[in-house]
Amino acid sequence: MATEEKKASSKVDEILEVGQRLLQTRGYDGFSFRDVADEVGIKSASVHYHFPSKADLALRITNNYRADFAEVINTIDEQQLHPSERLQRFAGIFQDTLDNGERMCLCGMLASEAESLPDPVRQETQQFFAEQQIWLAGVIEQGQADNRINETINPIQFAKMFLAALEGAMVISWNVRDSTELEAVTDQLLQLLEVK
Amino acid sequence: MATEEKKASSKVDEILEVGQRLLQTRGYDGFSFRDVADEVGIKSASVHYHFPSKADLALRITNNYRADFAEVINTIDEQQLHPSERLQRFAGIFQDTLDNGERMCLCGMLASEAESLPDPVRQETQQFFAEQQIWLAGVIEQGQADNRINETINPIQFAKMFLAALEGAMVISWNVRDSTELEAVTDQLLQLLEVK
DNA sequence: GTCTATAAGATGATAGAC
DNA sequence: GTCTATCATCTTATAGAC
Repeated sequence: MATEEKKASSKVDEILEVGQRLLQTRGYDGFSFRDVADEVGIKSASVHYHFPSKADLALRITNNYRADFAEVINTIDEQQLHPSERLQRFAGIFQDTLDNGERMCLCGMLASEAESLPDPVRQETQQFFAEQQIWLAGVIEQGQADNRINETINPIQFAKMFLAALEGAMVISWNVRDSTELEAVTDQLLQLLEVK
Repeated sequence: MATEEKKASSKVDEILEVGQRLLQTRGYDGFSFRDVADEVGIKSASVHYHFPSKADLALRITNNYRADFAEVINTIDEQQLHPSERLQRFAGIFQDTLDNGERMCLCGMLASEAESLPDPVRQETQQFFAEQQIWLAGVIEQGQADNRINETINPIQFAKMFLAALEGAMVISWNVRDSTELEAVTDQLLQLLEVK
């Protein structure tokens, strides 16, 4: 009802959005405050007003990303799908990021730059991987209880491989700007979980 | 027998060695000619004498890397090991790169920076992944013929997942500077290939 | 081959006006 | 909040002396 409430995202939101896309496409070392400012239509000094340092901006974006991801995961959980369908949805997030977002997984991108990252950002990235592994292991475990997932599998070990394979396939796909590699790997992963 | 033949590597070799390490730890966007020059003990202008542009240096390094990797693969092939043992050796290269080299897989690192890479470098990276997938698929196929690898597996599909999982696990491990993640993923991968 | 010097531009960040 | 102006530094790269 207020006059400027609907579509008007604040400058901060615009900065976060552009910053996130640049982080996911060019990486931490690959973008500058000027790049962000140019796209938002302001000056780099104004970006510094909202985020004093590059580390501040990257930390906020990475923290948001982790929260957004957790929300998507929650939505998947609420739908009470078959475990394998849930895992497919999870892989679908990565697929969609490449196909429609034309970008990398933020944390997959940042992890490779670990040496250049401000420590708090590196820790957020670390936590992201840990969280996803825990969720994946839980889904696998539950699937085994329902006899819908191969019971010879070790949930935690497979979860680690599942996440690693998605991140790796994403990077390989990213390099050729073609997501078929990721698709093939996803298919393989899901197939291995089937009850024989 | 010559006076300065033994340990004396040429400046070019030193540049290539330092450049490679920097590429594998900081990435293409994360190092400069000055970084290389400082470590070699010369000036950046001298690096430009040997490699006119950054793209030239990166291309030479990436091409060498691909060749070196092919040589290691050849050595593995010549030893006539069990297929699963060969795959373990392959994974061991990645493990060793992290543990003893304290660096990422060069191509895993570069692939994430695809958007910033000179095109010839991006193509070398692409070819690296293609070559490894072909070799892995071949080993799996041969293992199936010998009845030493689970015959229900699709060699190419599993090879893609195998490589992706190693690259992804490496990046996740790299971010925490602890290779146990990569170890766990390697164990899982090899376990899945066992004849049941 | 290596150096000094330098260009021409980018970068992260700050001071101070509006 | 956003701007101009500016800083100190870094970056890729070249010209020309030694």
